[in-house]
Amino acid sequence: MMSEDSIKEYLRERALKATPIRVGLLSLLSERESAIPYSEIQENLKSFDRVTLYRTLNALIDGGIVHKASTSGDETYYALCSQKCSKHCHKHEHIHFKCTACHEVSCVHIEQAIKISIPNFQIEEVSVEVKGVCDKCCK
Amino acid sequence: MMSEDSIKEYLRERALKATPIRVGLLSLLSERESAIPYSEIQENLKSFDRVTLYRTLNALIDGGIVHKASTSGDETYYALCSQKCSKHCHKHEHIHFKCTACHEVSCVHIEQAIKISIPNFQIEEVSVEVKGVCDKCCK
DNA sequence: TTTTCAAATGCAACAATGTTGCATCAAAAA
DNA sequence: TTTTTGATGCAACATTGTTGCATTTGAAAA
Repeated sequence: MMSEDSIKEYLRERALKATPIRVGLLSLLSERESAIPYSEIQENLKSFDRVTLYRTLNALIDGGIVHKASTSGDETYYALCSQKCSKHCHKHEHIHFKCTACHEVSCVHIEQAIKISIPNFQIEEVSVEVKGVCDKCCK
Repeated sequence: MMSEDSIKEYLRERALKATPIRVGLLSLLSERESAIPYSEIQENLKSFDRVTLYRTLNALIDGGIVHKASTSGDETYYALCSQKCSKHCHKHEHIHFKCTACHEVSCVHIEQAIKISIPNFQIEEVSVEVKGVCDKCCK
C-alpha cells in the first residue's frame, strides 16, 4: 500500500510523468498483495481509454516498476516489482504461484535459489510458475 | 518423426478420430524437435479453416497428445507430449528453453527433479521456462 | 505565475487471436 | 453398405493488442 504522493515520487524517480492513469494503476497494484489479471485492471480503470491502458502497462513494465506474472494461463496478470528493478534489469527472485482454489496469483519469495544447468546451454533467465493450493485455502 | 499410420493409431488409442488436420498437425510436430509457434502451424495448415485449427489444437491438448510450451513470450508454442501423458494427467518432466539467439523453443529433459516447497502451500504443478542461448548457438 | 514543449492521452481504424452456433460432412463402427 | 457421433467449414462475433495522428497536460524553464 503506497500513498499517492509516494507513487508520484516513485514515478518521477524513474523519469515517468505522474499521470492519473499511472497513479491509478500503481495504487491498484499496491493495495493488493497478489498479482491482478488484466480484465480486473481494465475494469478498475475503465474511465481511461483502452489504448492508454496498454501503453501505460508497457511504459511501467519498461520502467521496471511492474512485471507480468503468470502468463501461462489464459490471462495475463500484473504485479508490482520489488523496488530493486530498473529499466534494463528486471530481476525477480520469486516465483509466481497460482492457487487453483481461489485463483489468486501471488509472488512468493523463496529462500533457496533455483539453479538449473544444462550442458552447453547458457542460461540467462529462469522463470518458475507453480500451481497448487495457497496457505489461505489450505486451512 | 512418426509415420502417418502410427499417428493414426496413436489418435485412435486416445479416442480421437484420425482426421486430415489432426494427422497433419501431428506430422508437423513430430518431424521437428523443437516446439512450433502458432503462426508457423497456421501457415503450414492454412488449407484448413482457422476455427478448425483452434479446435484441433484444443482437442489434442485435451487428449494429452500436445502441450503448450513457452507461453510467456508473445506467441504460444506447441509441442508433442511424451507418450506418457493422458487426458487427465499432463505431466512434463522437462523445462521449456527458449533460445534468445535462434528463437527456437525446445523441451529439455533435466536430470535433477525441480523441487520447490513453500510452507503451508500445496504444490500441484511446477512449470519452468528458461531463456538463454542453446547449444547450437553457443558454438 | 506564465510559458514552453516533450511526452502522454483519446479517438479512429486496423490486425491478430480466439470463440460460438449451426448446417454439412466424414471416420469408424454396426 | 448404412448409421451415427463427432469433426469440419462458414458466418458472425468477442477480446486482445497495435499504429497514426491531433489534442492535451505534466513538469521544468522563463
